[in-house]
Amino acid sequence: MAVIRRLPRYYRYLADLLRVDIKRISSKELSERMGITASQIRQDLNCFGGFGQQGYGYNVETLYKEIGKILGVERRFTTIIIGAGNMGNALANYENFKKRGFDLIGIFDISPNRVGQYINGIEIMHMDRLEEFMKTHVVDIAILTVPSHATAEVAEKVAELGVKGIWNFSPQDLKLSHNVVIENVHLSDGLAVLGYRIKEMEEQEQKKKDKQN
Amino acid sequence: MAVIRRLPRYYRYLADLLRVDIKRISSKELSERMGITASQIRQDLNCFGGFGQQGYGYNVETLYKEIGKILGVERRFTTIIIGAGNMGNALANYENFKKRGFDLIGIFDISPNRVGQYINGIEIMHMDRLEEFMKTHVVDIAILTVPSHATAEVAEKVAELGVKGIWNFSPQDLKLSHNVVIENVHLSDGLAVLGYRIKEMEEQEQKKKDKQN
DNA sequence: TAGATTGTTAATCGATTAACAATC
DNA sequence: TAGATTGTTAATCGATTAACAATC
Repeated sequence: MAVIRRLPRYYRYLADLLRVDIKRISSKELSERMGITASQIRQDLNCFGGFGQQGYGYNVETLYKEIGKILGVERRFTTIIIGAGNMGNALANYENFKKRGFDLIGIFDISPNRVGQYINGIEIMHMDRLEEFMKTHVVDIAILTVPSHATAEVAEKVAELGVKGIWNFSPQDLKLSHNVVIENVHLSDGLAVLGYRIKEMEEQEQKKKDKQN
Repeated sequence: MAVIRRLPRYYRYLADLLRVDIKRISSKELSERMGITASQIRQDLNCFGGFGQQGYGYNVETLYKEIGKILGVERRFTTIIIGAGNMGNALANYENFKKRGFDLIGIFDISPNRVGQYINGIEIMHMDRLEEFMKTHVVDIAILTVPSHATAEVAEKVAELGVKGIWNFSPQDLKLSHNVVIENVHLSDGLAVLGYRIKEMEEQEQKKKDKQN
């Protein structure tokens, strides 16, 4: 799983290399660009098969395609967004998702102000219509951008209606009995860690200064 | 660092306990709620000091406050958002940040359509004014929600102007020579992993079915 | 053939879990 | 005092790094 979570990063770096027309790359050079060891790169890539060639390195295009295959980039996933607030809006407008195989097919909310409006060409529907919608469409992924107090209930509902994965943006952790894959985002956790690390850096700099005096 | 990244999660769970008026908790009970081992909880908490009491467990309020102290919740950080697109907008409107000690004091963009508008009571300024602004205000954290091609340049600039931390939402990894703490978010990496895990789950279910026939 | 670089095994490191004495 | 539960040490597990033979 540690390896899996690194794959999108490899994929990004390889895309960059393709863009500047670099045809081949050794684990050593890639390691310098990415700031990890060459050993780890070879180890990681070998989990999925021998994509390289001794004495040559890796063909960038081949490797890019192979990692894409592993990540399932060729496969398309249908998604719906539940919660058309600011975050839901931002995600609905994120063009990159479509490029990466994620098709937004529905947006839901409960606020009368929002229902009926369009985001990126998709009508915001009332939550009342969720069940009907999910029974007439295959929905792979539900993106939850609802207030935390509503998260558990909504998650339970989409799980029952057969969603395969949930991308959860509320600070509330999700636990479901159903057979559903969950990725929690927890943005504010990341911000908290950033704050901690700044505090730590400041303290170390203070110590340095104290030493000098 | 593995421990640090778990602290915000502990903090959230303790806040939940406080909310339902639970006064004390044992590592065992917390472990069941959080889905990690009691051993890990005791180990984690002991990195920062003996907050518990043998035979009793942990006092929820004390522990909550202690973890808050470690994370620097009492400290306030000033932040600016650069890039007032959909994501910048969503973050600017996220009330939780303020509660957690992060004060948004400026928003910047280059689009004439956006400059001059207000988000959450804060005027969007043109990037031209960034330098002047940062010389007259202490800015702890820059939140970057600019298009990826602009990220490196903007990051370099705020680093030079003395920012202490960068919260980067562009898919582009940031590398800086300056003494700046960086947290990359890479939302689409998370989505890619979600896709992978769904694919994997489907394959396993398929195998199960094949076995049955 | 010689040089380069992989694939892969073995060694190291760090993080998690288990166990239990200390003590409230 | 007896029971509960921590703090902490030791054991285990997994992930990262080093090393090198295989081979392009």
